[in-house]
Amino acid sequence: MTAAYDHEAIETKWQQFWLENKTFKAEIDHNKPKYYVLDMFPYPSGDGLHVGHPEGYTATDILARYKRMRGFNVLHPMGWDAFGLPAERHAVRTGEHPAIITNRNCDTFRRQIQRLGLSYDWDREINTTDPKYYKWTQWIFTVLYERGLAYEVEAPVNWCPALNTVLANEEVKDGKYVETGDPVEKRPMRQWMLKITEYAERLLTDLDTLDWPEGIKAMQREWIGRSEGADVVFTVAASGEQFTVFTTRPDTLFGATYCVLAPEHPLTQRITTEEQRPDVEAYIKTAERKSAQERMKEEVTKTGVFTGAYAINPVNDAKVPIWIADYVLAEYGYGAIMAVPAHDTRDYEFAKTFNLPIIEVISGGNIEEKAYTGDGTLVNSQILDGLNVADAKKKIAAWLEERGLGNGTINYKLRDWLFSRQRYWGEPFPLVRTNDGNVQAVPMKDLPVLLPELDDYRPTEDGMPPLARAEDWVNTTHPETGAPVTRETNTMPQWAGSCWYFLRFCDPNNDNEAFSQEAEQYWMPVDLYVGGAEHAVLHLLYSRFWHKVLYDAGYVHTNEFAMKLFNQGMILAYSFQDNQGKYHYPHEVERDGDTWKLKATGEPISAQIEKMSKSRYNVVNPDDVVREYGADAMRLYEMFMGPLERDKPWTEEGVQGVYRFLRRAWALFIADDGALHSRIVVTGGDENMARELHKTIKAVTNDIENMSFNTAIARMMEFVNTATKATALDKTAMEQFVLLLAPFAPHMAEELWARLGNADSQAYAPWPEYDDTLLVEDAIEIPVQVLGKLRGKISVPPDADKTMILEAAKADAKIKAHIEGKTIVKEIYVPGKMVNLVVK
RNA sequence: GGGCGAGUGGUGGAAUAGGCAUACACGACGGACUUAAAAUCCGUUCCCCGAAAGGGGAUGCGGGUUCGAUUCCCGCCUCGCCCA
Repeated sequence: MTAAYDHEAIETKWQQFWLENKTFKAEIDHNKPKYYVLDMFPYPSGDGLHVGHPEGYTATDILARYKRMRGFNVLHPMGWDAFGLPAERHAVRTGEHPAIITNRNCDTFRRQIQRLGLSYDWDREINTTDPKYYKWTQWIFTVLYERGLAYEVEAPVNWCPALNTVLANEEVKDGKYVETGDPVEKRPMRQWMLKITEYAERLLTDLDTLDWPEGIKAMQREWIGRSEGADVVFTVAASGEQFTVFTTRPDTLFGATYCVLAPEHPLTQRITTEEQRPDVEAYIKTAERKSAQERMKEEVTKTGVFTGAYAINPVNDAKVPIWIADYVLAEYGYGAIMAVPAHDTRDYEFAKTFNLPIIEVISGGNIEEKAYTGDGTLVNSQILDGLNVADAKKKIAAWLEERGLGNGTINYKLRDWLFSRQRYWGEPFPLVRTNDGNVQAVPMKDLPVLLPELDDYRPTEDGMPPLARAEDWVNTTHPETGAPVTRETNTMPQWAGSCWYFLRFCDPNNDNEAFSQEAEQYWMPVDLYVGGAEHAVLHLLYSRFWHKVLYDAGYVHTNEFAMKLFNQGMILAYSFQDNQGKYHYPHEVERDGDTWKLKATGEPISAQIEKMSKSRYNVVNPDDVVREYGADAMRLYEMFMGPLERDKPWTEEGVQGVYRFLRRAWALFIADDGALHSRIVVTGGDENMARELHKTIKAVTNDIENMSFNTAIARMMEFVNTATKATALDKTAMEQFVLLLAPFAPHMAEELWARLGNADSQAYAPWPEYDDTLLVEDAIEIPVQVLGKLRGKISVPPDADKTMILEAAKADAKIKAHIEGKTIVKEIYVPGKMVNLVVK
């Protein structure tokens, strides 16, 4: 090997070593404390790894390596969340089986990840599309099904007639398919739902037990959306039919001047009068095209249509008109509201728009101008008059309950989870339907229900899911009774596999059960879970839900699956645009003082920091970084950029900076001729280096514990800067430094460790300890302030007492000049930190 | 409109519990090496006044508490995310 730092040779050598020796294989060992550190596993897209992925992976890898050196038994696995839409779309286009595409993508991801030197236990690699894995996803579904938590319902889905397929919510914007612009409509279809609402209260309260970012917890609370209020039953005047509304403000019931049904409400069609029917029908059509978010927007002018029917307000028998309006959502509450324009902002706007009456029932505002939503005294409310809002709520709830007209309830914004997709590339439901329509779970011994082979992955002509094409598969016999049955043709959504993968990692090759009790008890829960904030609600809420179900069923021993969660920030990049707004690649531009210009023409270019995307020409490929600077530099830079949780821009100059640091570190140890440098000595190293080392050990250790990796690297840079100036370096001390560097730049650390004469990998070498007594300086420098302004510094022995230090401060020539002729009214000494003299 | 987070040099950022603001790095500038360039090494680099010694100012803005505030409190501005 040559003398220069040859990252390519060193890195491939050690990566091969780790794989061959299974250095990071984790096995249950009851004599060691366990540490389970988990990354959110990726969807292996065809584009390969993005520089954003390795940010979180590097952070967890540093912790995994550090904890191993600290004597922990570390579980640090990686796998693939590989069911999903892109592979299926590709399959539809090319006819290639999604499994082939998926496996190819997984191979790319695995190769790229392994090239970063991440210390995963590859014997635990899992793939959600592997029948050995999804067998157990199906098993967990059966657990849910048998506990009554899965049910069928007709629910509206996004249907795209032009493509003859359903679309995910994320694929629909403004009523159109985002890719082609084809219109999308809501179409009711039979769907499987999971009763996550049954766990709403626990999902909410147990958030308090988790060490998760407050923002994420707030988002989950918001999503669950618990609100206390009352159900109130209204009667339709003409027909006597009844409908229930949920309101958080039952106290304002006497101010209800109209009711509003969602366009999709089942009563809408029945109560609409003949003269209103054309308007109502037309309105329903336009409402279908809008998304829930659009319908809820406050700025958007309220729209609605009168049905011609009236309802009876149960508290005062007032006849109020029934309207339909799309700001009322069918999915929330009962899809019907009572409107109290005087005390609700949206109702107020609506009433103003359509000239509906506004009756004040709570004093304190000016309803001529706007709705009053604050507290006050009840008026115009008969039995409630004179009460405040809180008391009125209690009284009216009791009053309604007595008369069977309603009752106090708790409502959640959280809806049951629409769990089926009309797609091929997902887990088949382990369910069969008998001729008489009964649904039965496929027995455990017959799992997995394998995906059938198809020639065509599109839905059928009559809109059935792709699996309906596999007629031999759909029409089968019941494994126990032999009776003819049909299989469910929907598949599970992509979330299914990721809801429990952290459990499978505990025991990934178990063919008899999803995971053994022993493995679950030993490894779970996850001690640290790291991933992007984009999964704040869905993945994390769904996983918590499944985990609680498994807990209730006795399969897991903790109520929550991950005690600590950390969200890494996004990696952004500079993008370059000319005056026409056209983007240019970074290599096409160059810096010109404070501005940028196009290399070819000198045309001025504007630079901005944006999310990385192909269309902005600013994507950085980790392969290129690794080739040029190596995995250690890549890892180091991702961590050095700034605090892990923050968004931050990528710059190539930054990578060069840490690369220079690595080369300087290398040069401390290895001379030009490739031998160990002569300044590395067994005895007689520079004395000040011992203190420098122990300072560094202390700082780096603290920083790792606090996940402050950027400052840990800065401390090591300082060490190297100081060591570069030393004439002789103690070998043992330098070995300790190599161990500090190891979690961050493991390849270089292994190589230097070996060259320093160690036979074994440093992966399990004990983490360096610092000695406080060695941190004591010969003399300490104390800044001296006069009236809070820094005026000088004094050098004193570290054990000097307050009197000595104050005397020295006052004796200092520079200080003297500032206190002369004045009286000292106060002398402040903060031990070891500073002196402040207050003078008059 | 509500909730959360952020705002520090030309840039990314640092400042454990209220105690030396700007660590570390990038960039820029100057120098060494080189025929030259790259790479590398050394030095300078918050702003203003000053030849220097030194002085003054500065952590989004305005107040407050304190001997002392990037840090705590009050009011405001801007940006980001989430919710409405």
